[in-house]
Amino acid sequence: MRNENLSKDIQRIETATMADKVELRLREFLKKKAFKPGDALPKELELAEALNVSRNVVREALSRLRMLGMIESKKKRGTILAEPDVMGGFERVMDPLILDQKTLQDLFELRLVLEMGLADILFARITNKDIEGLERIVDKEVNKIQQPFRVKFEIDFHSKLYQMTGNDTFLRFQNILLPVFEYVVKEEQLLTGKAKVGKVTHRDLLELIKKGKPEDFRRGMKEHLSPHFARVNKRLM
Amino acid sequence: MRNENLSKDIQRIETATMADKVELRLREFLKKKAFKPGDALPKELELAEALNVSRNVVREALSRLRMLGMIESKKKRGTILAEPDVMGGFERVMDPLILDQKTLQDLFELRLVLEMGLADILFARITNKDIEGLERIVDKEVNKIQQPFRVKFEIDFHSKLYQMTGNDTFLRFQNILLPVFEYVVKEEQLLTGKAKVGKVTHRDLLELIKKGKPEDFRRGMKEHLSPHFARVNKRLM
DNA sequence: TTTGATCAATATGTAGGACAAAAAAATTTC
DNA sequence: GAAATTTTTTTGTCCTACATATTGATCAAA
Repeated sequence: MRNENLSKDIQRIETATMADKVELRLREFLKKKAFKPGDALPKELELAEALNVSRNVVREALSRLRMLGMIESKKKRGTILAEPDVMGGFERVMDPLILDQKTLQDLFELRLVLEMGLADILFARITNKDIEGLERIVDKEVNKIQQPFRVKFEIDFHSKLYQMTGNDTFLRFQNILLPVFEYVVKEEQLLTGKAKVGKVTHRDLLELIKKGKPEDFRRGMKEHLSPHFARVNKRLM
Repeated sequence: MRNENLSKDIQRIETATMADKVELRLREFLKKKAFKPGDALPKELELAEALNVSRNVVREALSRLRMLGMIESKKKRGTILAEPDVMGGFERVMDPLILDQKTLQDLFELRLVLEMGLADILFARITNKDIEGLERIVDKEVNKIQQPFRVKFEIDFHSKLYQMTGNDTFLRFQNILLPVFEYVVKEEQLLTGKAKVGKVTHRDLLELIKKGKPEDFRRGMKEHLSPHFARVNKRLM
């Protein structure tokens, strides 16, 4: 593992294009100079001159940072450091990737871990308004149990849980993972013929939130997700 | 929130540069055509012609995808679709970002959630060899309790836990989060004068892994992390 | 003096041409 | 037939030119 990483690094340095190097330099530059959001970067031509590369190369590097939301450019004003937004970058990385089976599985598990781990923060932050919100979702759910709706309610309920942690990054992260979850579950359905659901329903979970402790909720969630956990254990073989 | 997003989107479409559009097109193209890793993309000039833009613009877009590790280019061979590697992309996004305080806090919490949630997968996959590995780490730890070593062992122990899940993506994800954790803990130390540690030690956790159940381990972990959870609750105010 | 319009300056965005460099493919040479 | 050489191809880099939007200044009018 270590060796593999090393060789990758060496290769990277060897084959690094000017744009790669400039990108690195710019990142260092931004860190070093302790730029604040809104601060203006040097102009492209200045950078090109200072780095001794063509403006073209500088633009490629800037284009990358711009895509990640690290900087913003305007016609005359120049280029400025943007508000940092990790998840914005992550969304862009994740979205269209044709993920391989292994990674899909890994991400699926990651989401299971999140669901199991969120209990403590959830209970620390929960408000009455949140509970009302959950009530509404669960109420709607009992009326429509047809397949196309089921998935929607599933998402609504669990998304609400993340939202209730009051942690935006967390919420956005789960939103990114959502497609993965949907895909794997859909695939699971195709394989086994039917959607598997644990014995503990969303309503049960809600009751646990209202009356129980984090540990109880977690136990419920584990049962709720048990079909998926079964899948996890299977992979052991 | 919704309105803010909307206005952001509208603005984005309006101000979208050619490179932005081409990037999008390429991503769609890669998805649509169901390219497999190793498949060759059209040449830059062909793309430029097909998209009716200059080669410059195409290169900016390709440069972005290349940075994320979605594609690889070689001198004569052309450009090929790379093995997808989400975390590789994420690392690049995350690494040098000057994160704001709020995001740091959010990510810190995300890691707490992971630690609390990993018990089930951990117990499902654990091997005797893993336990031996943990033993070694804990043994070394008891001898050297000086400050500079403490952090190292802290990292070693917890990293080992992630590694034991057998989920590479998970492990790499925690590695990315590591700097955040270190930073926040260090800051915490400066503030309170001394590193706070929960009553449950790494050795205790190891015993729980050997003899206990996931629930017990989780309870232990919560106690082990209790100083950090205290911080989480504080933020409620 | 204030307001509004016009114009010049400027930095990014886009286009297109040229050549270097590497690597594969084709050709020649022994 | 194998080795050495040349050709071809595609990305990487540089350069110049111009479009475009925006800022700031200048000027005109009320």
